[in-house]
Amino acid sequence: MNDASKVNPETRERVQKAMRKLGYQPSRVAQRLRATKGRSKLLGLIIPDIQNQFYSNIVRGVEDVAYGKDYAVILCNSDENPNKERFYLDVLQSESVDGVILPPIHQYSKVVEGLVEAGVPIVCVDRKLVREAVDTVVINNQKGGFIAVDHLIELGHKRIAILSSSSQFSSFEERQKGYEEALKASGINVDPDLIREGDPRSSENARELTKELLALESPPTAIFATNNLMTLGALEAINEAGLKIPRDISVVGFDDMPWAKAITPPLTVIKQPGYEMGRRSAELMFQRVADPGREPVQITMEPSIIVRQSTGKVKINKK
Amino acid sequence: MNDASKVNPETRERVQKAMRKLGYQPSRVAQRLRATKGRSKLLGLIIPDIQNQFYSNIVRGVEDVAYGKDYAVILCNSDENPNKERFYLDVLQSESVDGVILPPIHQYSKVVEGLVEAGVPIVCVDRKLVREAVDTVVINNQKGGFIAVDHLIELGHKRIAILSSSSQFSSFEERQKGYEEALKASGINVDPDLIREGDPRSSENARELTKELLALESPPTAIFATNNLMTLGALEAINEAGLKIPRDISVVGFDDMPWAKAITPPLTVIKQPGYEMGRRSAELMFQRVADPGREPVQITMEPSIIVRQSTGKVKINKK
DNA sequence: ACAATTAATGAAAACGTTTTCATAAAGTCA
DNA sequence: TGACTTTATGAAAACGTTTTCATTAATTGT
Repeated sequence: MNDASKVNPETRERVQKAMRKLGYQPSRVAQRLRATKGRSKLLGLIIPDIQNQFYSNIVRGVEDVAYGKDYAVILCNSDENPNKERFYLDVLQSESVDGVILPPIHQYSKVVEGLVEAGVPIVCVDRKLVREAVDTVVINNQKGGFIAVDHLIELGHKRIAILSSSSQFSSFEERQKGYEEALKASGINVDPDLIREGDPRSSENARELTKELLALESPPTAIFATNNLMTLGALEAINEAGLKIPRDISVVGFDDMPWAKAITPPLTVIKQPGYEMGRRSAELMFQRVADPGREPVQITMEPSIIVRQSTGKVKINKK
Repeated sequence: MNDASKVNPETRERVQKAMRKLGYQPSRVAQRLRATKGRSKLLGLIIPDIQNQFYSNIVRGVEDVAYGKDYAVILCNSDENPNKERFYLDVLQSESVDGVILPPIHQYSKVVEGLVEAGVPIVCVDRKLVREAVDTVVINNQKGGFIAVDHLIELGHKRIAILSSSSQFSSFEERQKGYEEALKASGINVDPDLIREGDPRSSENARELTKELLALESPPTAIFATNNLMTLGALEAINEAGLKIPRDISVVGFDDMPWAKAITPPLTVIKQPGYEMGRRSAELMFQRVADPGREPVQITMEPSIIVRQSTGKVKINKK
């Protein structure tokens, strides 16, 4: 049934026939129980929240590669909650998955580090683990932040705000670093008043932060939102304030969501290849399963800017 | 370890201690292999595409309920492809999941019907199965279509177009039925020219259909898009045509996506409770697993209209 | 105090595979 | 032909649990 090479062709045919006749389907559970490590046909995938489209892109990428290899995927939502992360890691181990793909909640995660050291195949996607060498797929977040802000600077903006994350996720930290780098490179002071850190999981928080920004004595002429939900919150607040984009304020979003080009005005964004990141993660995972000894690699993908119509030259009287 | 009731308390304590000491974690695989039906701690979930936010809402609802019961979820994307659907159903059976939740691709699906009859716990969500009595969670799609169109009629619109699905998914058929019902109830002729059926999986197709609509000799004054992706396509086409919403044309979308209230103008939509549908589906599933004999039920949830600013009174000179 | 019931315990079977091992059959070589 | 290798085959062990069964210990009733 399994190793076709070392068996008599006619015997094989006889077996195949019997299988069809009986409608026999091997139990993947029993196979997994008996199988040696690396043949469980099951992958674990832990993400913060499937309702965040960025992560559903990653999930789809993983799933498509898994499908091609006859693997199934167990999906887990961590809600950025380390306890849930740990719980699911336990469950997945208990399920004997061949490996786990996840954006680790913390850059220094004892739990995840422990698994890596224990030889459990782990692939980090979207976020890095600092202390442990592990297969990783990320984008160049700092560059993403840089090109977003640089684009605004070229349009003449000087008061550029950023909506970033209050939690220490590597991706947001780096995007913010890129923001500061771009400002400094153009000799613009980094004004702490324009740096707002909030919860990247909901647009609601970003909406409030944007309101605060707009209420400043000297409000920003442009806003850089560092993920899709924060972008939504910013847009909402700007709408409510009755401001027109890009006439009154420019906006750069992070991640090119399906709605970005459909809205008025179409949104300028930093594009990150979520689906492709998922695919690459899964591919790294299968490579590791096939060869547990190989050196961990880090794949860094390049973000790019898509200039649409939400960014315009800064108003002259504002200078 | 398992049945705490019938064991000597101090023996139990002794066992617990040993478990902690050894860091023992039971293998869910072995448990599943041995367990009787209904205790596998694993659920299957097949959806057309996780990148469609409506489905990620459902997934999240399912996952949250499953998490509460210590269940894990295997996620599968069918791409509306019956072969993939069948493939995954086989895989899930082979994985001994306790049951499968899915929107069946076809209303008459031999495969799914077969499983229902074979006693495999199945819950249909979003779409129905016609020939077989099975636990189902849907919304009142016809009513959804009706209130969308009725709202437009009340604003004076007479030429109302609909973007619907060319494939026979029960949900789209019913929404379209609601559209026609509303028109007829107000004595408005159903103009076949205003009914455009396309692929609900991508916005691209809807964009083209909308372009066609706008190019009509007597173009519609309002468009009802029957799912979130088609809404996006419609918005895009309207943008490209340089038309202003709601001044030149009104739009009602289906499903209240996170971006709906952030865009300009905020979008009037028919809201469907995707997350809640997922939750209810999972609850039905657990009920069925606990009591395989109980009569199948159908839960019909109510859609509602959220009137924002993408719908306005029809232009006077247009009358 | 003895039989009868109940509770606790430990061993063995079962779940459905893959892997290993032993044996039998067939083929090769001097 | 006899010894040796290769190929085929069937039986048994193993994976890690839960369930069943038999045995022993403790409790109850007369």
